[in-house]
Amino acid sequence: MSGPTLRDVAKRANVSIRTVSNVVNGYAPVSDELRTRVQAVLDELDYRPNLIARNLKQGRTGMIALVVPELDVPYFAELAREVITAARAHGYVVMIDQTDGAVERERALLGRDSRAMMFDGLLLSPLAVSAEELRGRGNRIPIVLLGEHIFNGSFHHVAIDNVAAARDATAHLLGLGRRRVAAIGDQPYATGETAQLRTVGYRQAHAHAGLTVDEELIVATPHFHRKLGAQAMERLLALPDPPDAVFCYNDLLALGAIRALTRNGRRVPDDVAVVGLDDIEEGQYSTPSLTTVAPDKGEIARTAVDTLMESINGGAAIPAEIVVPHRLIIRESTTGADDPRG
Amino acid sequence: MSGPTLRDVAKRANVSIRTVSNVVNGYAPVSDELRTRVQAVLDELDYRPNLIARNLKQGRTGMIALVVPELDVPYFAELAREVITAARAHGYVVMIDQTDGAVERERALLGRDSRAMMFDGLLLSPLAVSAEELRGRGNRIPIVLLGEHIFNGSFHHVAIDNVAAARDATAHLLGLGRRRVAAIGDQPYATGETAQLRTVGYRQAHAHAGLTVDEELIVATPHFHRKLGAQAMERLLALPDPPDAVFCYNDLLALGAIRALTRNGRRVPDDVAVVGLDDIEEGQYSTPSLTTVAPDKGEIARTAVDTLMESINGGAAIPAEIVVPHRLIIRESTTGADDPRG
DNA sequence: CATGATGTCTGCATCGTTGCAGAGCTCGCA
DNA sequence: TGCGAGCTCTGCAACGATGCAGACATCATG
Repeated sequence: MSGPTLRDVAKRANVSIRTVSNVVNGYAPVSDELRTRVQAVLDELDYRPNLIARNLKQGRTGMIALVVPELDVPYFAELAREVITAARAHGYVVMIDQTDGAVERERALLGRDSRAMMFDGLLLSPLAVSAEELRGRGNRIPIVLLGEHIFNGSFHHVAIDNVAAARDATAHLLGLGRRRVAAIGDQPYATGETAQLRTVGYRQAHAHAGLTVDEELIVATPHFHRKLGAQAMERLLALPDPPDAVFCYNDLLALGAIRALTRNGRRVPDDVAVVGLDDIEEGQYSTPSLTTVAPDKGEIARTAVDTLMESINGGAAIPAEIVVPHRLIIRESTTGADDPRG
Repeated sequence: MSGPTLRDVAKRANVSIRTVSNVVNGYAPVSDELRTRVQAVLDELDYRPNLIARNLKQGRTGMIALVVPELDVPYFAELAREVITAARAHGYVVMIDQTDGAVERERALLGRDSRAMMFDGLLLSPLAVSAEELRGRGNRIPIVLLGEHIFNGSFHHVAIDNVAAARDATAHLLGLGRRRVAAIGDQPYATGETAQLRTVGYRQAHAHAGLTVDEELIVATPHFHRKLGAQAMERLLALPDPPDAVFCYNDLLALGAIRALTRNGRRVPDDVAVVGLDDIEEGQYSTPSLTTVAPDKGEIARTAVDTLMESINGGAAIPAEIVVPHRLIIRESTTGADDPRG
């Protein structure tokens, strides 16, 4: 079943196991003559080191785990891509699991008989699991959190400034002269911290502009998928005084909203301007292309992986709240098709 | 650094290591009294089994690797999601790596000092690596290939019937009365096997309808991204006699093509009808929504994982070519917005 | 020639777990 | 009372690799 071991090679080459190991790793000096002989046997038997055994001895696996709510949500797919690339630069590979937002799945990687042991570190994009749980579970491997900051001060954490991001998006719409700017994606309950921050930014932008928020224009959605964006938009269109712009808390909601607008014969941006958040690739190619707030995903991934590596290597003891830059990318869904390149 | 081991627990509870192990695993009978006592110490020390050691002993890791070209390509993200879910049903987790179509990355998982040892099996969606290489590398872990069949007979392989899929798509367009149906995505070179099969299907549909193919209407693209779909469409529109329909070899190409059409003032489907392939979620929400050929991704993932598990467990010795069903999903991009639900 | 430095190579212990064989002990039954 | 069966529990070896200390040979040097 399993391939040849150091012992097999050693026996065949009439040398000690240790010497074969030395040849394989180049650790200790081995005479050219012997090296050649051993190497020949290694090649002959097609020896490959058993990484599990090596890991056991060295206490490391060279793997980190990335846990996201849903891998087929473009934002997370794009983020996962960047994480895999960033990890590779450290010689690491990435195990990916998805929680579907289910607490028990998030817990699974932290729990007693978990596989957490198999990984040197964990990148977690939490939806449901609480801070106390994370702390209480006595995890032994370093953790870096992505995109939430509800665990303030207890864990390393990498995210954009959500308040500022939402403020920028809303201000852009107000700056275009829109006066009834709706918000889609609020989550006014315990685990909706990120959404709530965005609502804060939405309100701040109104305050800055000396405008009051029509509470009717804030629509909550339990999650951030296209369908809910479309539904929320339908509801807004049914209002006696519908909005002339909408800030969606992510791009999928925005694309769903645009779809609903189109279906109802409204023109984007002429009748209703739309801004999203995430800058998923899809938004560049949608019709109209999507104005959005772009978090620097590469930077998020690199920073998170670098921080995790530091933790793994014993450094970075003090949990750090790391803020990654974002920027507003203006496309057709707010300013129309002036730019022929789209 | 590392947590308590069986030995630590054993010492503290004044029992043998083996007994602690028995309590942890419930393997052998242990008296209630002792079990309680040991369990108390386990809890006290917050013992977690070291899975690496367990794996070394058992020769399994409970992990499989999934290697795809690009994780942020929606099709692969959706497939990865299904694979993770399917693997979970077998108690397995999934390491994901991306190759970016680079041969050396594909090789990396097969090569001498690879991490392949860390996994019980490998799901590979190959772009560049050749059959001989796969065979020659003497991989010790079972492999199941996804979406290609160039390794005919040598490996387990799961895919849709690409010829039939392309034929169905093209026939749909011809059935709508379109007479200049273009094809975007041919890859007339060594590693473009899948694309070539789709071209075969495209030609078959024409033959069935008693039509000849205008070779000018077949546009090759080195890969399957939105941008290339748009570029190819621009080129087709520049023809003296442009197409009135186009079959794109995947949905991203199709979405890019639609984008190009819209930008050039053509109406979809009135002026040009568009069909894609993959049925990514985005196509349901695009404007217009995208007619496409839908492979059963859940079935692909389940079949592939099940087959891999059989191989891992010693069964399924004969490499099997497994064909997974597909179906045509008709949406606005070919028949217009009759359906108000989109 | 003795000494120590250097260069090669080896064996033992170890990582933390589980498989296996067997040691005690208790108990029932003849 | 004696004996085997059954129940608990234990120690040893092993998975396949690496860390460490040291053995041995060679060589230069005083």
